Amino acid sequence: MKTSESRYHKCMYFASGSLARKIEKLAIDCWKKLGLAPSHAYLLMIVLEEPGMQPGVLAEELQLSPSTVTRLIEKLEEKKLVVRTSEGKITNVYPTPKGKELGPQLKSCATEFNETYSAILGKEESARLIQSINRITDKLPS
Amino acid sequence: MKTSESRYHKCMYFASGSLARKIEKLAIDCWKKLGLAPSHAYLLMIVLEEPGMQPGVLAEELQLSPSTVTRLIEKLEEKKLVVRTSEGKITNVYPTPKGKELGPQLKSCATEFNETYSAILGKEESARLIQSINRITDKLPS
DNA sequence: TATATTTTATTGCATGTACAAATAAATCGG
DNA sequence: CCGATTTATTTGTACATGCAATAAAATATA
Repeated sequence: MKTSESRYHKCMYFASGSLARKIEKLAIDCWKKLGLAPSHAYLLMIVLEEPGMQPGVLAEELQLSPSTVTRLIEKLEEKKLVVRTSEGKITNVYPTPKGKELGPQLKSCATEFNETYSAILGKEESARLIQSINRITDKLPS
Repeated sequence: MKTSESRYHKCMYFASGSLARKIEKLAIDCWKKLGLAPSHAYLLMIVLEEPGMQPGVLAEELQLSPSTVTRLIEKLEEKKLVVRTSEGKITNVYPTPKGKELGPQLKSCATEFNETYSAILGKEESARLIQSINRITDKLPS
């Protein structure tokens, strides 16, 4: 059923939820070959770009709660892709050599993902929608 | 951090995910007073409008997987808001009297929710965004 | 009619996410 | 310098969701 045929097609709850679920599925497919969920992959990419970033900053970047980020880091630590070091109350997250090796493949998955939805939706139209969504999201309370 | 400042502000994965999470939070607040999660509330509203609707159809309307709908129905059954009857392979979901009583309050929560985000985002702008999102969502594979 | 296929729904399992509470460290006010 | 507050992170718990497998009924096909 198309969302325009659903009885709640005018509701933001359904619109945002079903878009997010479909996009999540596309993303999962793209990163499956690396055995990573999209959120894990993006976290790792950020840590590769800025080694030592703190969980709280990662939470802001990823727009997830700090507790969720802790859980993501735990998973990546189990896979030996990142390590945490603590000094005082500050924690720093660093990529391991194994994590660093994944860098190029992560980037290529990200590119593949962007191209996948751009191909389906049109490059301009998806860029426009992303902008609109972000503008709206920024207005909503955190 | 605004999503426009995040390093993945141009990525559909982050855009759709963070919008959906924020909207979900708004919705949760609106339905909390009834002790229902938004998805449960919407399912119940549909069943009130069309008593006897089958889980599969509900899944299409809600744009959720059939298994998720089964779980939602189970929860609503525990709360004595709906009942299931089975004939053959077909299951029908009906509201209980207690479920029917909730009707008006459900509608008012839904109205409150729509007005909440409309007030923040602007009536026209949110309507436009919902339309854009739905158009895009319909293009994506199910 | 008997068997194969399709349809409908459910169940087992895994995962991602968040809230609230707990912990631990840093900072501030007196 | 000490107690109170704030900050950074983690933990316990709960929940929504989906996939893959299963079950059971209906339908098609030979």
